[in-house]
Amino acid sequence: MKRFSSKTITRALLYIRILEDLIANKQEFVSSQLLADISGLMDTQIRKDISSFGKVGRPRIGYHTRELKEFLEAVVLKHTVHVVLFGAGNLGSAILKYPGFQTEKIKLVAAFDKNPRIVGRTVNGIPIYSVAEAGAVIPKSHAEVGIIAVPAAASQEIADAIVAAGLKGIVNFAPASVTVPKGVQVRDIDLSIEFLSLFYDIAG
Amino acid sequence: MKRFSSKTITRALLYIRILEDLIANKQEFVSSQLLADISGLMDTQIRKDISSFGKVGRPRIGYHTRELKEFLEAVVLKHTVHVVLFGAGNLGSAILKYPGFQTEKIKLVAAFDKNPRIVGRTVNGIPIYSVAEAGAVIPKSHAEVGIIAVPAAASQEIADAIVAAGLKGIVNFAPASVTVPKGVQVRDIDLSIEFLSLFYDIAG
DNA sequence: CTGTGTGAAGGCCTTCACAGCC
DNA sequence: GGCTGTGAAGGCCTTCACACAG
Repeated sequence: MKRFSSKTITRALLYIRILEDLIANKQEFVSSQLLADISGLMDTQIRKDISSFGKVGRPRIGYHTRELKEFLEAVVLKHTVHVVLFGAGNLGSAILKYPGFQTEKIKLVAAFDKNPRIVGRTVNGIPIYSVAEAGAVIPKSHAEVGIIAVPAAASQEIADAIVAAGLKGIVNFAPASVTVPKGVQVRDIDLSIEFLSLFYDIAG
Repeated sequence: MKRFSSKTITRALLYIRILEDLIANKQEFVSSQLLADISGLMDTQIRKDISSFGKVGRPRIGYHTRELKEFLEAVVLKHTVHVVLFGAGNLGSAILKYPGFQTEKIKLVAAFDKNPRIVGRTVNGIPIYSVAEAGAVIPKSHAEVGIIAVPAAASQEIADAIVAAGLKGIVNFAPASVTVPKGVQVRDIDLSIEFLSLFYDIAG
């Protein structure tokens, strides 16, 4: 199975979202030009992306919205990604309630926190366990990726727990690097840096 | 004044954060090689970035941590970016409490929400006003950028309020595009897409 | 010998130009 | 004509190779 660059995948996901809107508005066909107008990308870029997955468009007509959406989804998401969250504080709560984490593509299946006041509750249908239960809960959950959304001071400890539970992927929001054994992939997201570079672009 | 690519700036911000750690650990000098090990980038990349700003390193010794940090900050941040937030719900609360929004570089100066139960309160020292007050508060705040962190249904209305208040930059977290007049820059952040592409890389 | 600064090379990704098809 | 699909060109960014400095 061919693999595509992260940039291409990100755009494909954007196309899917736009197609969902179009389908909701009963649009049956769409041209690369219209997708370009909506997304702000170039029409050639869009055609190139889509045709790199395989051809589904029809000259003179364009792309069938529903067909294209399903086609893109099939390419991008061979199976649902199951995710668990560590830390149900401010950032964690935002993640728990974010609708994008309960789709066919992503399922946030469990959260873990140390605060006994929230352990045992469910938020948005997602149970919050104590961190100590992670080792028992995660193997049953089919999770593949863990999100770290705890304070920096606790991040390494949580990373260790994630590794111990057998997960091979970590998305780390704590503003501190964590060290993990080989074979475990970490993606650090420093929101400060993400936002600063955003503001640099916009406020210049 | 020369302008640098967004990628370069993002890396510069990362260097600054690493340098802060090094300075806190009483490291006086650092080599591009060490920065490379910490950041996961290539040493040549780092030297190229730094020298593109102007040279400050010393052969055989490396870079003086404090000097380099101040140098990079001077390049990247000529003035503090003042930001206002619309929506103090889950995502908004996370933003309000995120320490990265109260630095010398970014100041989150005010928040706006419609919920009368939280209007009038302060979170993390930041006052929450009613959305109706935006037009009066923003001009006094020296804000340059507005963040939209409200539900999709309300996003356009808020975008209009931001534009009416005279801001020229918007960072939009709502999962819906907003339309604005020419001259106003919008950066859409669809967390679903950001996360999905993240998970694609990691769990792929 | 160690480490910076930089022109040149290489690679990836976007854009262009146009062939093919309805 | 209208729109997709794609080889070729172009541009940007990263990596290499090496000159230079202490």
